[in-house]
Amino acid sequence: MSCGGRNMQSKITINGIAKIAKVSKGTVSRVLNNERGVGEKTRERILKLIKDLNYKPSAIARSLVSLRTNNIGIVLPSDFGAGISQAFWPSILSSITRAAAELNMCVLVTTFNPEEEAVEDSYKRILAEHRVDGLITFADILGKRRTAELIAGRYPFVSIGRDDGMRHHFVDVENREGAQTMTEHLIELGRKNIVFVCGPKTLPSVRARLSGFKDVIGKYPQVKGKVLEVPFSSHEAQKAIVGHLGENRAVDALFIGAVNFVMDGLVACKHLGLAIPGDIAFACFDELDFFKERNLLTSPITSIAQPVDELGREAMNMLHELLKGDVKGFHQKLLPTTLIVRESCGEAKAGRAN
Amino acid sequence: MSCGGRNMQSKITINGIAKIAKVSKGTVSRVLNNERGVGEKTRERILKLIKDLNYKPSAIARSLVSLRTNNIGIVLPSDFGAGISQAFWPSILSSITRAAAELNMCVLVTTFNPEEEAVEDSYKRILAEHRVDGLITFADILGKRRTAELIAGRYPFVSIGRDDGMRHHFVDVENREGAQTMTEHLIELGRKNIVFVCGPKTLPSVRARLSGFKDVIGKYPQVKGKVLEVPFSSHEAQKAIVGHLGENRAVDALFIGAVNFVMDGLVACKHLGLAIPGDIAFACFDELDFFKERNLLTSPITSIAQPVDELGREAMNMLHELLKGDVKGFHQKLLPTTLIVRESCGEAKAGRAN
DNA sequence: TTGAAAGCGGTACCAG
DNA sequence: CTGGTACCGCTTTCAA
Repeated sequence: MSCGGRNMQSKITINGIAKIAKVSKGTVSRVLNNERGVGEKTRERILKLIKDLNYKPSAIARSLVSLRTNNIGIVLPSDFGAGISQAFWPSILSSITRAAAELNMCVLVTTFNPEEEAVEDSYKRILAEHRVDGLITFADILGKRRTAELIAGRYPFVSIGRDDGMRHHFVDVENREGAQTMTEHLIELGRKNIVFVCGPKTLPSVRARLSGFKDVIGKYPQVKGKVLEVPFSSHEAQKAIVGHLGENRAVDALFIGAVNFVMDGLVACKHLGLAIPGDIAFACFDELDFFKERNLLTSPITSIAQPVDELGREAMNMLHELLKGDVKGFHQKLLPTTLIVRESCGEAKAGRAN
Repeated sequence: MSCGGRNMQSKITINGIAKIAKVSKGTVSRVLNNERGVGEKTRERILKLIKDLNYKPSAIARSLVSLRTNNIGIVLPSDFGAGISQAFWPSILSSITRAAAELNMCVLVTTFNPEEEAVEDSYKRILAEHRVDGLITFADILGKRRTAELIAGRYPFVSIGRDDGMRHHFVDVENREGAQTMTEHLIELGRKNIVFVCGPKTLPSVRARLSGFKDVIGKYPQVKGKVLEVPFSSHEAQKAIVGHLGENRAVDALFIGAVNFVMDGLVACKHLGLAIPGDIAFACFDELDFFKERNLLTSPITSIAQPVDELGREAMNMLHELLKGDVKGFHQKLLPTTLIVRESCGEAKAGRAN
């Protein structure tokens, strides 16, 4: 038995329908697109035929004439399937996909490796080949140069996160404000010696959060703030934290600047025998599922939550607006973060903790 | 300044090239597709033009004539961005995307909610509209009825995981053998009272693993095996485990049948004050990043690892074969699992632990 | 080796 | 209200 060969998906086309209905394909097209100017009986006859034969117009053919595919591309880092930050990618992809579906659009996944200079990144290819109408990118991943290329090429895209000084459409979270909020929170709780762990300052989001931290520290002379800038790669953070905390027993708060470092932070504390929140307050920018539960790790962890779902939805909707073409200037949207107070910073105050 | 409007991606087409090169578009088409029968000089002239103008043929137009899009769809559960099993989805998606890229294909993400009966699932739509040439699905998610529909419609698809008794192309892991291996392992280590925690038997993978467990238990009269079948939803597993282990202090091994339950298992043990592996051996079907490290959770966890990368790659390649059309009968591929011995089952024996 | 023309499955416009 | 036709960008004969 042969099962291969031609793909059997409805070979029937608009011509087929037209022929059977004994009308021109123009008429069929009209009922397909719900246009007026078709006799009631004809319309119904055609509609029935369409339903009976389970006919669906070819998106390809439609695209050819409309010059729009109704597909958008999302540009992910090639290693999005690994590591703890992986929690972010499926979430954002999921929200984008959902938003896209509501707009009758489809999402095409592209990956690229920020580390290496490819001959041609695949996201450029799908753009050039007209496989997609536009792109959703990530400022932290894409980098300034590539973003500039997209701008120069006048490709429609919206970035999640932003590169300062670049003019493009974006939706971003209030990283700076979020970091400020958390720092203030720690200080209000009486912490006086805070360590902030963050990734490389090359990333826009890192810079924003870092500056938020520094802003607040600068306002309180009696509070000491220390920044630990470490690469995202394997456990540098852990070593750095153990190193610093080991030598500075006065540190009473650890502010993890990105979810990537939570485990390192937690392990470091355990390593040093530091009780949370007894000996040290533990806070994290970004929210993770297990933060909320009293599990075997620690007490529930206080965090700054990003509105990931909204981020994806807004990006998708913004891109859709762009594509419709009636956009003047730049769309830039900032989404607020939420401080979720739990137990890891001590003295559980009132606050939304779920 | 208006930035909206027409998408500027190279408006230049094959006609433009032809015109400038003063040849017919047929000729341009020939050089594009690397066909013979074009004068050396003409070819080079055209090639240069293509490069200079950075021309890329429209995938849309090509698809229209070839009736192939070179896109494939992947059908994910709508909540793939949540929960701990989320670790699986980005990994598999990533590997599929990489494999697709090598074949010059693109991946279109579709989601659907197994719980609810949609008017029309979007994966059917993209198929009907010819947005994709074929699908990669997941047996555990799609379910028998929907799989049957795809078969009946003669749509090209390969399933990851399989429904017993259904004839279709698939690639699967040796769930049964994996569960057997782990169970044997526990018994060899001297464990005599093993609890197996698994999800609903409606899922093919659950059935396979369960039968593997039972097979082995059946072979050893002196070993007691107990199955705890629980829903994947929130912490039913935890309650069930605490309940059972609380009443049966003789249990000396916990075999978690799917990664979804690890946390529940771990928390349950902690709750009961059971030391791992002192009081109880802890094993898990599926591998998670943090299993390998001695972290704050437990000792490194012994597991059965699925070859996720291979799974995705094989599925993609198999689908590609199908699409080429030269496939007879059914392609079905089984991938072996790997027992990774670590410390959570006691008596660290020799074995690959990394 | 090359050009001309038909056609893939639709949309859009014009005449009737 | 409806049919006819040109055309979207490319591939594929068929002649020349």
